[in-house]
Amino acid sequence: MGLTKSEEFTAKQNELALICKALGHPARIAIIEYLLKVNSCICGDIVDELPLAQPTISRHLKELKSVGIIKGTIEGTSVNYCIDADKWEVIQQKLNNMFNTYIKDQCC
Amino acid sequence: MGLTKSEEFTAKQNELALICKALGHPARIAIIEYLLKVNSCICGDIVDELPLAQPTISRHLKELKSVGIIKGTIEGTSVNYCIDADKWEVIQQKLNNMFNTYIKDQCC
DNA sequence: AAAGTTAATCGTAATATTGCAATAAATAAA
DNA sequence: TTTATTTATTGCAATATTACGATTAACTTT
Repeated sequence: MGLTKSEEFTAKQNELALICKALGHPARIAIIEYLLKVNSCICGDIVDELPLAQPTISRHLKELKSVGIIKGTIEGTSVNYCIDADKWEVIQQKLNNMFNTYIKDQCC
Repeated sequence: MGLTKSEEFTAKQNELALICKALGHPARIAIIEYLLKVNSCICGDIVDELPLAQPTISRHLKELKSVGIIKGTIEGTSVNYCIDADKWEVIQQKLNNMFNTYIKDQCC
């Protein structure tokens, strides 16, 4: 099928999964790492930085934007992409929420 | 193509992406949440717990296992699945490593 | 040994994702 | 207005993912 049965899971489960999915590609990790490094950026820079064609990068940026991790503001002919500070914090909290739930040494 | 150009990215980028990808499905988030809740588990329980068929869950378990997040030990006819404590910690560190790199209010 | 239980694998169908060339859109510069 | 420049979108083609029924594999129990 290839079709995820999202409706069978909770909104929270779906949201976390979508965030992780967005992070689930090396190009998108590379984009984020680059944005973290330069802390503000123009798309063209990313195209020069990554070993992928411009349309492909544009797609990856769109995907990151769709879950809110990054945001882009138009600046003349170019677009200023950067991490969304608020969302970034929320995501980290959500992840740590899950990771901190684990109680070690209960079994195996 | 549908084929990720993994070879163009660093091992670390690929590894983090694979981990996130494994977490990038609501069923797999649900499985992990269930394992966190019961802190030790038999596969059959998960099949009862989730709204998916047994082969589908088996596949999701396999995927989580392939990146090391969970491990399964055979116990008679059933398999005891649980979170891999060491890997769990490593993953959390890797993620926090990335998230803590962000310096707020540098731009936009 | 035969029957039951549990989980993995196979086969198949449908949808999603990745990637790029070509093109379009939007602004800036000449 | 024409020409660049920059990013988005479209249109493929190829591979990946998701899901499930049917089957298999590996034990247990009878």
